[in-house]
Amino acid sequence: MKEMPEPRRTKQRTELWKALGSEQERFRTAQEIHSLLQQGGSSAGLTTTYRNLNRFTAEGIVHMATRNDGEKLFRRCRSPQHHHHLICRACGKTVELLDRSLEDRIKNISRRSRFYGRDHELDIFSMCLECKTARASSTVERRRS
Amino acid sequence: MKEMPEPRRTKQRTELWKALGSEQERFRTAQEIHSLLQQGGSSAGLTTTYRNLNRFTAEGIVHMATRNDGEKLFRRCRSPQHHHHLICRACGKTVELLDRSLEDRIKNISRRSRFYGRDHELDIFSMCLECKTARASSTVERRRS
DNA sequence: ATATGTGCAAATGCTTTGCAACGCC
DNA sequence: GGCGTTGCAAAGCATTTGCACATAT
Repeated sequence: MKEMPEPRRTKQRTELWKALGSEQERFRTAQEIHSLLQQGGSSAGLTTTYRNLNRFTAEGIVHMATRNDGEKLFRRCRSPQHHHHLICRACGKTVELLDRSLEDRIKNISRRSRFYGRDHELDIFSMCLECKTARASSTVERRRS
Repeated sequence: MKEMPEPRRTKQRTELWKALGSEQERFRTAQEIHSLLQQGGSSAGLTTTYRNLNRFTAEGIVHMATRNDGEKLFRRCRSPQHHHHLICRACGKTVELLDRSLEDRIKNISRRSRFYGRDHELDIFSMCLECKTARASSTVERRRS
C-alpha cells in the first residue's frame, strides 16, 4: 500500500523528532515548531520542517489537525491507536480522547446516515479553562479602557 | 456584542442566498459556490462571494467547516440550533447531527478534561457510502490497467 | 557511488484588502 | 446624498516545488 523509502537519520529529522517529543502536550503550527527548533539551536529550515512533519504524518507517527482558519497543527501523540482530540483553540493544549462510548456513538450515527464508519476523523475545538478565564479578563480590560 | 450595519439587499447577496438554499445538502468551497452562481447567470464576482459568505457566517445563518487541506466549506443549515455535521470528504455531502447523547458525551469529556464545554465545535469528516464504493471500484480499475 | 534530504528562492492556491466606481436606503 | 457594496488587481500567508548542493548508507 505504501512505497516510501526508509527515512534517513538526518540531523534535521532527529532534531525535529526530539522537539516534538518534548512538547507533546499541545498541537502547534509548523511555523511554531520551526521557531522552537531554531531556538533550540537547530539549523533546520522551514521547508525541511514542513517536509518532515508531512513525512511523519504519512508514517502515522505524528497527527495533524486543521484549525478553522485553515492553518495546520501537528502533534506527536502518545496513543498509537485510533483516537480523537480535544484541542484548545487559543493555546493548542490537547487531550487525547480514547473514549469507547464516543466511538460507539459515531459508528452508530455513521451507519444510520449511510456513511462509512471506519475512517472518520474528528477533533473537538474548544477552549481550555485557563484560556477561557484569561480571555474573559482581557475582555474586561478592554471594556475598562 | 455585534455591531454590524444592517445588510443591504443587493442583487449579489440575494442571488448567493438563493444558490445556498437550493444546494443545502452539501458543504461546498467558496469557489464551487461562485461557479454555481455564474452558471446560474449571476454576475457576482469571487471577492463578493467570499465577502458575503463570511458575512453570512458571522450572522450565524451559514455554517463554515474547514477541510484537512485548509480549504473552507460553506453551507446553509436547516437547524438554527447548535449542532454538528457529518461531512463526506470526497463530495461534501452533509448530515446535520442533533444528537443528544453525542452532546452529553462531549460535555462530559470537556468537564473531565478541564475544558469549557459550551462553545465546542466539531465536524466529523468521513466518506459517504456512495463515494466509498466509487473509490473502491476506481482503485480496482487502476489495478487492472 | 548513489539515492535521499536540505535549503533557498520562486511558485501555488486560497483568501483578504485597497481603492475607485456603483447602487441601496 | 451618503454610506455600505462591488469588482478588479494586488497583496497576504501558509504551504509546496524546482533545482543545485550536501549527506546518509
